[in-house]
Amino acid sequence: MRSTAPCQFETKRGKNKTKSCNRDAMPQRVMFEGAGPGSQVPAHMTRVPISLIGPDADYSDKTVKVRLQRPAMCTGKVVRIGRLVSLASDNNLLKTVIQEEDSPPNASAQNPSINVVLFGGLAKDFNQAVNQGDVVVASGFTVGRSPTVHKDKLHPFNLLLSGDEARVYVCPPPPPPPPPDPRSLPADKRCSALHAEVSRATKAPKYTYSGLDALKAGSVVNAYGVVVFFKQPFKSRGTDLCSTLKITDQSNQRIACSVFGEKLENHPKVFQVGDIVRLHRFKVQFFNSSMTLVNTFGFSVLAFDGAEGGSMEPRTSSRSFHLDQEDRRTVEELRSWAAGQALLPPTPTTPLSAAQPKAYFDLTCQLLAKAPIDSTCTLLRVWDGTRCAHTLLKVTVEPDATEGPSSFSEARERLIANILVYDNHVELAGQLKPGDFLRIYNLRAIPGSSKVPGHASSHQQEEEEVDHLAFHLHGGTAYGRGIRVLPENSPDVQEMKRVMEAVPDEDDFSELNDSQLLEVWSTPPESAEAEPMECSAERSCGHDTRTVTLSDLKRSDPGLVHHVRVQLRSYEPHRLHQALKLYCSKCTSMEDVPNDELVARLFSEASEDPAPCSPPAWALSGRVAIPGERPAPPTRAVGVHLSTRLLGEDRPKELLFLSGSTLEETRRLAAGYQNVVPVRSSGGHMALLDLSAPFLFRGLKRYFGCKRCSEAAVREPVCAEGLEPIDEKVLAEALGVQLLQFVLLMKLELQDASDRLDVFLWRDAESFFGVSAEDAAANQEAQNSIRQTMASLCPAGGSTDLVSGGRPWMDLCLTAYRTEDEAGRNQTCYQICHSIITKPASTHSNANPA
DNA sequence: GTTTAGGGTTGG
Repeated sequence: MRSTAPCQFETKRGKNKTKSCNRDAMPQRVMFEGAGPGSQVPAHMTRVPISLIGPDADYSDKTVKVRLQRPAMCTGKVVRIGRLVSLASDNNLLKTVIQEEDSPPNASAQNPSINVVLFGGLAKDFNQAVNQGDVVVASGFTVGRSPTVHKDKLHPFNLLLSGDEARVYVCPPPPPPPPPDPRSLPADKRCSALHAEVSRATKAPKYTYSGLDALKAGSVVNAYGVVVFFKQPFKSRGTDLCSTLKITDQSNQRIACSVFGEKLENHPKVFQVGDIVRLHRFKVQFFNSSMTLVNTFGFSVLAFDGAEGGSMEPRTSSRSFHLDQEDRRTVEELRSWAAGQALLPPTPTTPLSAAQPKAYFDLTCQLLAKAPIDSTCTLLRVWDGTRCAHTLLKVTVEPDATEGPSSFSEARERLIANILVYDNHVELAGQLKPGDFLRIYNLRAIPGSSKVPGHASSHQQEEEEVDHLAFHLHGGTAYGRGIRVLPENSPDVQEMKRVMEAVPDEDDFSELNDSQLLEVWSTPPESAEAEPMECSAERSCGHDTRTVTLSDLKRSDPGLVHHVRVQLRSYEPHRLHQALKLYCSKCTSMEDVPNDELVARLFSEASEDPAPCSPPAWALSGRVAIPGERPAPPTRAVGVHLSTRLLGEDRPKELLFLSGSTLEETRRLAAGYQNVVPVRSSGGHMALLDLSAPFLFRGLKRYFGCKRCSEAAVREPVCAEGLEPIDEKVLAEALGVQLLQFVLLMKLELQDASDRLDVFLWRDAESFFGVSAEDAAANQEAQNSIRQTMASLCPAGGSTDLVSGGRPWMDLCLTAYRTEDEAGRNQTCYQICHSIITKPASTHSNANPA
């Protein structure tokens, strides 16, 4: 392993007063090493080359994911640092890419790179400690499949750093080039190894930078500044494009700055207020009682992310620029100064979900399609992965005129905003390509019906589009109005893509919009619309028993099976949802399914608990926006807790613990995830809700636990090798919940010519109806099937007369058994078993066999 | 080694 130069780290960061990487105060997880990893990393560790990370490596026989068997570490140079993603007040995630520094001799041309994902405090500490180019050593990591391997073409596995064992050692970068003046080097020190660096240094002039309070009219200067206002390049009245900026620095002067240039790529790549620019060769002019800066021949502009801990990669199209340690330090100083000045907007852009009528805002989005409307207006169809709380304006254009798809699925359409860009922006819009990531500045959300040029709406359409939100990018450049293509690697685009990836699949969305499904059981009137269907019942048993009358049967000894031919006289309960019960196979208790009112109350009580909840160590906590419904209330965010293990296995949608959500929100979110477990805070810990509430939502299905037999606690489920799907059984087991089974229980009053008899339909109810109770609890089709069957066997309001009532005759098998009633008296009960409903296509006989 | 712009919203 390489050893990097000592002490650089100290000079670079140790003395930086604003950086909060005080060694004494820092947690021990990120270690700052003055010397290289070779001398600091514990000697007992085995270094695993990046190329050998994965399931086939010989250091483990486990597959998919492995906690390394013996102390192992992995080292590489930091080539990319993602943005610190805050998931909750005390939880974070940061992704970085490290590259092997010294490949084995027989390795392929390019050094392998791997994604490293850090969680929690480690991510935060690392974010403050690391700079691009640093060498890091990671240990105590787990390895998970990389969900982004197809996109980033990096290593098929990720290093995952979370928990107490995870460590990252941050080491300084290789020594910087020698001083820029080669004359200061003795001739005999200009050895060949340094030659390239030296020759580059001779070309790079030593720049001095003017403070913004020390500008003298007529001079040409270099300067740094934090952007406080900017306009994207726009066409000037002359020959060039013009960018205007206003910048500031520690002097608090605000200096206007103009950049002229024919080519877009030579303009500063400023994307948001707070960005930092470095200007070379700008002329100072006096205008309107203050100094301004204008580019001169041979100028250059670099732009940097203004966020503390942000990337040091300068944004420029220039292939030759000089950037040294001093520049990096200046940027860092401006960043920390600006952070204290609150110059950066708290929310640089507004997602569609937060767009408010009449408001101006900046939008980061992806272009899906565009179409010219007329010479002064172009339609841009964009999305950002969030759903606007307001109904969006629909704009119809000819499919032929559209670049990109001319239509999308209904689900996707609900996420697409139509933006009308006008006048001077039309030309730039013409250069945009579907797929581009955009930032649109000073976009306006306009409520109410909106007329689109050339698409005069009829009166009726106008009525329909009241309250719809339209987005306009008005003409002009006031307030920085404009459009900029963002590079895909920009942190904001990366963040947006994460949101987009979390959007449920389109199938899930179609379920989402059928949220009425669950209300069916409690929605009267029943069977009014159910078309009576001719059906009957027949036995599926193999008993060789002759058919008896009900009066014969009543005189028989219990404990036998009987065959009868009967009609259904009446049944209970008439409200089908009351027939659905929860049965515990352990304590054999049966209870009603809690109604939504009760369950909703439990959810709201659980989310009212103000006690802070510390999620378990294995959980990654954050917040998620609830998809809105029409008419949508403002979108709300609720707490989510994910299993880091599942995340590492690229199974993020398989299990979600949800806190603080209402029943309705839980139901809505459940449509997009395989398993949603509602949780609450209890004594500072994460706990399940009262077991009267479902402990699990799977799509439209809900699962309950037995209060008597469960010892519930929130635990991470264990799945063998990541192959076993997570279902209600796996989760019940993991959570200590005794799973209750949905059953159907009905009491039927049977009749024949001889007598009447009350019988239960329970154990064989599912096969009788050909419908599972679990489906019946969640699925309208299943419910309809049962309702139709009952309506057919026992028409509502129909006569019970054996002949004129017209009720179908059923051949049933009954078992008789003895039980005790509540008073302890013996009684005989009957149950329908081994009998199934038959639904003949057309022929049906009413013939009375008696 | 010229000019442009030099912030602050009409709205379709």
